[in-house]
Amino acid sequence: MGTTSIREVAERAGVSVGTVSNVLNRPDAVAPATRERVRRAIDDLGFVRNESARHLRAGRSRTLGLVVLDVTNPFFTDVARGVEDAANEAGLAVILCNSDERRDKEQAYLDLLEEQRVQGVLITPVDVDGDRLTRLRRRGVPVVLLDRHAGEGDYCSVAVDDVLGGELAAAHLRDLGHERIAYVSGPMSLAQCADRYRGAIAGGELEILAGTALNVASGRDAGERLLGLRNPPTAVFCANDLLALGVLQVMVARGLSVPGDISIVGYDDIEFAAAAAVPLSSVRQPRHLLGRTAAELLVAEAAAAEPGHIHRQVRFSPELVVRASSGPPKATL
Amino acid sequence: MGTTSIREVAERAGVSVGTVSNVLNRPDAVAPATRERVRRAIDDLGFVRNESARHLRAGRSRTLGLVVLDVTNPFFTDVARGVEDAANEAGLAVILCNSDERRDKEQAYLDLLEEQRVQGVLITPVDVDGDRLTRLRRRGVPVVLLDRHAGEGDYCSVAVDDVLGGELAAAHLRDLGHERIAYVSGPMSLAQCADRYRGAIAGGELEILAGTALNVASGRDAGERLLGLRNPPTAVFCANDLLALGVLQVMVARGLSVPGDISIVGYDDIEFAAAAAVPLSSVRQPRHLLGRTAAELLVAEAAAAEPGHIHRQVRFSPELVVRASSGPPKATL
DNA sequence: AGAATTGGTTGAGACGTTTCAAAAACCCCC
DNA sequence: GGGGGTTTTTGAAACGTCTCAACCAATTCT
Repeated sequence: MGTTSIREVAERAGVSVGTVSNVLNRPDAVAPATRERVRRAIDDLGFVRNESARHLRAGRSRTLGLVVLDVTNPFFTDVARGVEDAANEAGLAVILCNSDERRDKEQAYLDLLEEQRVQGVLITPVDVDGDRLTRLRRRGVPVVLLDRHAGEGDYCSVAVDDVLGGELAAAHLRDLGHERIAYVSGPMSLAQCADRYRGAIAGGELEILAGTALNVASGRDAGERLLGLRNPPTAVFCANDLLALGVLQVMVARGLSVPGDISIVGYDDIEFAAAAAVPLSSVRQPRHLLGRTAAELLVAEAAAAEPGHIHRQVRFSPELVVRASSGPPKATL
Repeated sequence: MGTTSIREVAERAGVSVGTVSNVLNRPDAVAPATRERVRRAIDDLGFVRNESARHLRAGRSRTLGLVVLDVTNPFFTDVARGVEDAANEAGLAVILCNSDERRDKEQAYLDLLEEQRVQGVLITPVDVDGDRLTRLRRRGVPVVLLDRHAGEGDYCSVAVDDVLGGELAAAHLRDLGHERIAYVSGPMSLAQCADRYRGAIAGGELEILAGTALNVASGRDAGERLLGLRNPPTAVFCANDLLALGVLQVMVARGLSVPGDISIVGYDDIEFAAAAAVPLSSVRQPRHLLGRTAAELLVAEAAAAEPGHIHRQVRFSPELVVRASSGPPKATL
């Protein structure tokens, strides 16, 4: 049923398959009359090209893979939109995959993408160990790191300076007079978490509360743990806004004042940060641009002549956005 | 480079291509020794199956399409996760597409999916006119409506009772004593918006403020317009939480009290609703389940023998969640 | 009028996999 | 050492598309 092939079209139009293919791919190489006849046959039969066959013949697909830590995180959906925009402009479709911060899922999706012979992969890797990626690349699949800096220049990458971001956040809190500051983190194996920490600790001490994931639930959990401390900090810097929102929820639920009792600074400046119970101070990243740039780099790398492609590392700067959730500590007793 | 084929594996292992294929697909039909030899060759060469070729041969792909209005909306990402879970269990990959509430983008993605010969399409359609979908289905592509009820029984569908949801929300506000209630909507061409309105107006009058899209910006816009009214309502029911958050932002920015000056009820109960400046009353939908069920239906339909598949319409019930954003109106003067 | 040019059209591979009937290799037993 | 049976392996065909050299028919040139 569903499958009408180019041959049936050719038969009906009374031409050869080559001609039908020409109508499809270089219409003006074929005489107007024939062209019309073929077009009509296509419509009548409801013919739709088989992309797999095209791909098989052409040797390259019109697809690109995007692997993120969690689509449920607004940061990544904004990034994904950027990727989508750039990919569409290049005539590519995007396969969006969720690693869920898990190595095995990441690997499974990479395998899948490779079987699909995607033109390349955009990925926010789960961990620093790039073994999986190296292998992929050795087999000729272009890989661009997303939201992660490629140190040794052997990948293209688009990132935001997370160390600087951490610095900005911590400096802001210290400037306000905070001395006991906690860092609420996701898994430290994530480069983002580690880098933001490195930046934050540069200016002074910092207590770490590492969670299991970069989401709201994990933030709530951290919030509870904060309250359990004998001598809780007067401010927390969270590795992303979801964690911050979780912490905030707990504080509000317990009747604590933010920033009166405790200041909170998030990271990413997702749209919901500004609309939170207490509008969240946060470190803003150019999310859409991040995705768009990464996709553009990938397209360029995929198009490049095999030899001598020079990997580019793009690094954007984050920006501190101060809102209501951060303020001076209560007068110290 | 990248492309090692089954034939090179065969050569290296000193067997025929048929045998390699057997090792891949029914390992125990091949003698242990040979199997090992082939496996080694595969590893040595870094061979990866070409999914397009498999698909071409098999006639059916291992992929399913999901078309949503906006990935940036947390409602849809949660739904998408449900779809992903179910699809993975069935060994299928998901291609996620954004129609952006635009007919042309929707059509473009449907074309793309059809060229990819996806096993089927899950879609929240942009408008009621099902012409695009009918055509798709006539060509043998299973289509399941998502978050949208298929009235005439000619599609499978998984939806939540939006009329009931609208009723719940409006009844709640009326019970609180509100008499002037506004409905902040997205485009009325979206069935969701229209149905929720129908439900809400069932119990009494309602003023409509239709916006251009179901997002926060559109909500802010509606908020501004609300404030411009000569005789503003004492409560608003929003077609989704993003709109509600937008309205809320404007109210808070203008120093109005919620629910004191104006009550707000949203729809979807996304995770951020509870964390909003004023925790949002909302109508909850089983998002994850919605996605999962839809994918399961699609898989079933795709597997079904061509003839006599009976389309199922699943309808879940929404649930009102009352939080702080809705309360009695100020004492009427 | 014949040669050369141009504009259209054709048909035979080839892409990488799977399938399946047929061939080959092996084993056991008389 | 030859038959019967089983287990392995083989090789060719097919999936739908695109490419490219070859071909055909008009036209234009000499």
